[in-house]
Amino acid sequence: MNPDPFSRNCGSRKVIDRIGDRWSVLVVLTLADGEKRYGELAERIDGISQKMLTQTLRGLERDGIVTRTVHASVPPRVDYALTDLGRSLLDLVAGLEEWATRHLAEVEAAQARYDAR
Amino acid sequence: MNPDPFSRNCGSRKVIDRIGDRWSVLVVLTLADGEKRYGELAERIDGISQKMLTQTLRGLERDGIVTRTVHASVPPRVDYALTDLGRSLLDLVAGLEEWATRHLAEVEAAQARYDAR
DNA sequence: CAGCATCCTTGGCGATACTG
DNA sequence: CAGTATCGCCAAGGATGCTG
Repeated sequence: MNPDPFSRNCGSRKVIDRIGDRWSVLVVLTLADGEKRYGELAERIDGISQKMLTQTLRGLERDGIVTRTVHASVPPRVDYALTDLGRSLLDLVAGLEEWATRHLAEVEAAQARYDAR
Repeated sequence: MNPDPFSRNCGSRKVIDRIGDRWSVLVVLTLADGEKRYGELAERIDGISQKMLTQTLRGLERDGIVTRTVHASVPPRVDYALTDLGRSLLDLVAGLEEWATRHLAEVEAAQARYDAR
């Protein structure tokens, strides 16, 4: 059990932090069906600010999860896509999404029960 | 419309937010091998503050992911354990942990490459 | 032991304006 | 179009002290 996410300064906790980032999860999910332009991502991910989208994409790129491809055209065009590593992560993240939708009603029922007392 | 995490006010995004919470993930992982006392959780999860531990546990309890059992003893004893719902979530979260440890080196290599540019 | 209440800081994030 | 740069807020979260 060497890389231990329970240890404060372990790298694997940083990885978990990135996985756990709400915007990262949504970006990876959005890239599930192939590469997307910056604007497409901004459009599909409701409520994300320009700043957070850029910041999230930079982080994912840095971690080797997405690629950033700049096309030298006018107007400029930048495509983002999942790497192999990113696709391996997508499997898990898609599982989270499925869990969330599948158990949404159950969670909301539990919340109602909790709030009622 | 189907539960769509990309929509700003969809409940499933709230579920994803909870899943994505770093402390929630670590608490669920810590409860993987059976119930734990409050103090045990505080001890095993390095760096968590009392406030955040309590807050996280309340959230997870409210969502029906953990149970909270108060034993009427002196000194008081409170046990936390995963519900069935929590265990179904554990499967996914454990997958995240495994992914994180398995690909940690790869991620760090990507970061080094990125930073060296 | 297992918490709740308070204060206080910091940095995350949105909003806005500007550029190649 | 796809960003960078800057400002400002406020709420997340740490530290501390108190209680059943």
